[in-house]
Amino acid sequence: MAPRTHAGERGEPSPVPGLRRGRAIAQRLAQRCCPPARARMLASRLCLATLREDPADAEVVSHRLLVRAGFIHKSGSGLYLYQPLMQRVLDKVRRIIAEEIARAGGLEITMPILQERELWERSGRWALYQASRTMLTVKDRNGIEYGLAPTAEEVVTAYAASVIKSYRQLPVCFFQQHTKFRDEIRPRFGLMRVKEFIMMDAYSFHASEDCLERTYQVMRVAYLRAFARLGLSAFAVEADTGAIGGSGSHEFMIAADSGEDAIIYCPESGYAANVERAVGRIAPAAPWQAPAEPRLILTPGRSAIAELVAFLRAQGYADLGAEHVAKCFLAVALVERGGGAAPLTVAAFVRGDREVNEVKLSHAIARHGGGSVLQLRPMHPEEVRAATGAEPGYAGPLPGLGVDLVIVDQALPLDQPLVVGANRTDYHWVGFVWQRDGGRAAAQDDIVRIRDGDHSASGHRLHERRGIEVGHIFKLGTKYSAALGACYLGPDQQLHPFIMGCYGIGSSRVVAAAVEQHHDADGIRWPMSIAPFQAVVVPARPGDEAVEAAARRIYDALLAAGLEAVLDDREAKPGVKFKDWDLIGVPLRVVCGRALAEGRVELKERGGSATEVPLDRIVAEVGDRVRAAQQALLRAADAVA
RNA sequence: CGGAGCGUAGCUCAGCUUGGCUAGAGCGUUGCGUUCGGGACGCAAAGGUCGCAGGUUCAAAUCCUGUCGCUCCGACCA
Repeated sequence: MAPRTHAGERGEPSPVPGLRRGRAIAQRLAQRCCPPARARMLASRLCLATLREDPADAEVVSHRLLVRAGFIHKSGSGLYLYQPLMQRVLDKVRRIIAEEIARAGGLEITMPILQERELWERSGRWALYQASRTMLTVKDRNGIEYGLAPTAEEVVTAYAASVIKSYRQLPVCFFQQHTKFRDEIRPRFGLMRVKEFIMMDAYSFHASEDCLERTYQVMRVAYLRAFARLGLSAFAVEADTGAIGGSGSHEFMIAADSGEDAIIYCPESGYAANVERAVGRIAPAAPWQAPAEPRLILTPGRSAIAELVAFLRAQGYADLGAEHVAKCFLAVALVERGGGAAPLTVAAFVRGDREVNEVKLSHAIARHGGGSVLQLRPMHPEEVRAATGAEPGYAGPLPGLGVDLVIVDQALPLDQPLVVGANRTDYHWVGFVWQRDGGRAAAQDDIVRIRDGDHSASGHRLHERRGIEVGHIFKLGTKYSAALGACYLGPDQQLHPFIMGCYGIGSSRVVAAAVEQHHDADGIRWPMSIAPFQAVVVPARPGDEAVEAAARRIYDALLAAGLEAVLDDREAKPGVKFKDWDLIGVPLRVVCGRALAEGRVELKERGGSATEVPLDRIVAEVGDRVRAAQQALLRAADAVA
């Protein structure tokens, strides 16, 4: 390749006879367009796209700031283009995650995004993902149908089966960081919930449960180390396994009020779980003055619990509370039945002051013979009428209740008097004792949503807060290997299905979570490890050649020292530049301005105070601060148990 | 998919109710000048098929129908 002329190198353009005329133009173009050998990070050439006003569709902080500071650009609903600044941050996030997973023994690979339907049918997940409609699909010209990778258990399991023949090769762990797709019901919150995103997904293969358990713990630590290095304060909580399946699972959460997940935790015992899975003890209801025999009471229009309780209190049941009412949640479950999906009607009863946890209910349905639940939805009003013979709001446990399965929460006493619906519009039974008065046969189970103020098994108070899920680890067991016939030869000369684990981190979501956790009124405050630049050099006196030359020298010296710096060479007032870099969130700022005459420049940490530093010390000082910040993050990682 | 709302300049929005002339503002962008350490000012300028299609009408950004897209409220997930 012919040597090119780069801006600032003062090279002679190649002499082309007869083209003198265009030489000046060519030279100017070359200076404008040709990238120098080493990337010069000049603000004027970075296509910065800061916005003074908030975008109209941004609800959460990370969305607002990432758009305003010019990191992401909306390309469609749930689709974002990563701008140059975002690319730099994402690259760093990916590198840190990859380093920690590799440190934990992972081998990096890249799998295809298109996955054949046939493969997914073999694991049985095609029907599941179609039923819940979480997978995007495409067809090729031959009509072959593909899913766009939401995750890659099938692909990696088939791969492992083809390369791993012996227990001697185990354990092994493969991982990748690649684009994932999800047909989101409703994309929102900027990078938080999108149709296309970057995820690190890892898959481990084992010959024993013990070995899986060890790797699971190693991965748990790798996750916490990675989050520590990313400058995020993350914690693990027990989680439901959802559509992935398996026997055990933890989610990694970033505490944030804007988070979509509710977490139940106990500071005393260390218990923490996603509310979908959280278990706890509910204080029993105080006794009340119930009639000795159940009474059918006319309760016109009192279909809501609060109205019903107020009405009955006025009728003389003065000590009645919502906790004495049996609330009925009527639902239609789509359950797996003989390879297909079949509807199953369910009535779930909880105490009137509580709510049904639909995830726990789904598991209860499976436990009580309903089959594996693909989907669960509340009944439509006409379905309620068909099942109860009454308007919605009057469903009760009498034999007339026309559903396939009845499940009662364990906190709802079957031997105590309750207020229940009469399966008749405008009527309730008061003082109904389920067991004594002929309530419909029902299974008792734990289906209630735990909330702030409940107690743990050890008797400590439970708290609730919100969080952003940035990672998830699962013990899969043999779910996929057995379905796909992925086996190794054991020391016993027999074939065994792999015992598997799988592990995911939403790399692009991590970026959003970092902004949620690190921002102020002026903009983003990136942790040093993932900031798009470590330092920005700002000449603060436009037109002052001495200032501009000094800024340029400092910038060059920072680069030469191996630091990631950017020079704000734009023709703008200092105030504009300061605002921009505060918004973008670069951790260190070197301002070259009025103190230059005395041989000093200003060094300011984002969100901190400014100090004046002699010119000959500035590079060392910036380097020290960068290293100190990086080392603090590494120490935090090493402190992970 | 159900419910609510919005599509007008690169961004944030007015104008629509009650149809009417060259469709506006602020920010941003370009040029010139004055400024220059926390989003300066003056002058000039560029930039719009009013989401798209059809209809009503002498006349549509405005009214009607359809359609596409987006946002918000509810059920999935990293």
